[in-house]
Amino acid sequence: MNIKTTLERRISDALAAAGAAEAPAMVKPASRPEFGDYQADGCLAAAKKMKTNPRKFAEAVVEKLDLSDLAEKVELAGAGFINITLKRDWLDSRLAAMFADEKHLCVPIPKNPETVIVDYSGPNLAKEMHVGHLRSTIIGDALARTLQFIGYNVIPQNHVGDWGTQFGMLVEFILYVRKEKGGIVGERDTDGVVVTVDSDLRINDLEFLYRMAKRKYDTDPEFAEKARKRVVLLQSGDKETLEIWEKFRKESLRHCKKVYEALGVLLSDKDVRGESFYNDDLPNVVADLEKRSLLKISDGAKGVYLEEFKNQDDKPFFMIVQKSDGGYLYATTDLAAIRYRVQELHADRILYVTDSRQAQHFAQVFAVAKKADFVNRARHNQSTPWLRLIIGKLINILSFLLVLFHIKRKTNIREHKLSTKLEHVPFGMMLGTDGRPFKTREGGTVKLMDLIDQAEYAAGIAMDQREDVYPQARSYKTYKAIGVGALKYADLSQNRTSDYVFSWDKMLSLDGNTAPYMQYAYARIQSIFRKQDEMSPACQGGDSAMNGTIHVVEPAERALGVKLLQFPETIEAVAETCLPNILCAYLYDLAGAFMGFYETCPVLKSEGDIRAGRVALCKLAARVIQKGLELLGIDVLEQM
RNA sequence: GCGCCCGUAGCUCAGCUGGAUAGAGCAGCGGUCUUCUAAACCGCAGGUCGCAGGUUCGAGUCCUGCCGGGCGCGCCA
Repeated sequence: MNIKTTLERRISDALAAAGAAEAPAMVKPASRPEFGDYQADGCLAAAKKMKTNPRKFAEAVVEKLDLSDLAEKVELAGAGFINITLKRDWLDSRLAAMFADEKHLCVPIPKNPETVIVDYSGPNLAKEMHVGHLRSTIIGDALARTLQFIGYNVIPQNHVGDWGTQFGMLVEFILYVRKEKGGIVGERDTDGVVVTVDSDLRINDLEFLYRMAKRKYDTDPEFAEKARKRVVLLQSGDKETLEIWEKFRKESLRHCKKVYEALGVLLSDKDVRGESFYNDDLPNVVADLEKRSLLKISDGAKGVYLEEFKNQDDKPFFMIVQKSDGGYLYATTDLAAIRYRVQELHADRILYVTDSRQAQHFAQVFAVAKKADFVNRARHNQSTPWLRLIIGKLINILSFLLVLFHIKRKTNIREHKLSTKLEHVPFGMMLGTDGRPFKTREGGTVKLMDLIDQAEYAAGIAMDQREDVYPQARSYKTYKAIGVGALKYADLSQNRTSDYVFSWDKMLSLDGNTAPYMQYAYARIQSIFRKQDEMSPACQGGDSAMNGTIHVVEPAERALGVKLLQFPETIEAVAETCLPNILCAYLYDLAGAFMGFYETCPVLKSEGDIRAGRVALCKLAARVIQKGLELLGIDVLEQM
């Protein structure tokens, strides 16, 4: 149980009792300290709806509201705000409960844990992973971790690009390099390293291989022709072609795995379900669309008309699922993936963590999936097919009406309750400090591996500049935790929907609202425990320091306590909105509250119950910081 | 042409279904280490929330128009 929902429930009841049923309580942390701990703004909106005097109405609500068990003060203020100051003993008891729940920290487990697919990372296996994959990979990972922690059944899906024309070209190029160049791709200009493809198809520079293949494709018409034929061979299942393709795919995945390990991302081989996985099902997708009379033909291409989207000529948009030459497109693969996730993985909710440029594409794919009934799983034994058909038609009509009435944004993308929810989780581009897409100084693509290396290197320099650093803290593990943590946090702490300006300086400074700041706060707390261990057992206060009896007396203690209790509602907000920056903002606030406490409330120098309570408060703060960072995919450090 | 997103302090950004005096961090200035890690803490300064209307008790937030920027729009992904 968290503070917010507890108050919401009580106040909603009071609102209903005062005559405003279904009115949201609008509970949030108080905007200013003099307003107490929490405020409820719901009376104002409810009174407006009822066309009554807000102040008078709020009075009636307060009349019906009994918070005596948990609030010390319930005040009516301003135009009709309800300000709530929580009772000290109640805070103490909630903190004790949180202390006792070491694993889950009082974050409520959902009653009906949904199965949530998180589709993220999805690199193109033809090339090496670059900065373009960073945001999807770390935002998706943070969301997967958070949802899993809450108790949802999370199934990550790495929808890698492992099929298509590029692979025909690469196979052809690999054959050429092996047969005519003795396995040597060429020599890199930058450092003179010779890039090779050995007999096991090990490649020491995927990106370089791709570039060379592309160059040959663009400049050698004979090769280009062979490459195109190779695509046909690949698609028709030619043995030699498939063998090389498979080996190359494996080699590329090996590279991805290295990046994921360096980044500390959960994705593994079992989560990989690339485009090729859906190959055999693509004709079925088209056949199914035809069966449902959705499939139309235009200029030889097969597709679905969408009334709710217009093309340049103001005609209904035509989403092609099969080209005039018989080939399939990524929209087809996406539809096949939806079917697989709904039918085989039993998804209740599917999150697509991709950049915002694909928003329209997903809106269209989702629209077709809905029309084709791909999002409805046959799980309701009692509902007969004709009933489902009627419901499906109703949904179609409803969503069409919604669009007609210009109810935009989420409403027309969100699905009917009975079906799998499809959500695009978009994020902005990664820009350089010049405001243009982030590139190397030479204007090339920044490889993800290089970026990670540089982050670790920068962390090492920052550490080595400090004189008061603990000797044990100087290690590669520390540099990695700080560097990678800083890299991830810098991204995650920003609202994902906006473009993200990446700056080396910002990273190098490792200052302000950053991962190192959080890691430092954690390390300082650990230091208290180490000091405590060095004290004689008598001085340590025995078991009483360990039982979680906390008394928030001082203002700084109280502020820290309230902040700690807000962890569950923060986690729930992240899960609901898919915005990890909410968690970052919370952690930064929490660290601020802890620093205030740390400055004004001596822990080890106090005595008896006071010390015991403060030690417990420190323990709890450390656990919340550790857990919060863990959910973001960031490691903590015992010393810095 | 149509559609989506964005415009908040010098810079990078928060701002939760409309709520009380718009918040941080950098950078700048000034203070704190004989006391649990100074990668810290405290203070100061910094704003016509792109512009103009509208909706109402109340708008950074909702609506309309304009200006400026980004992205997308049937056989690439």
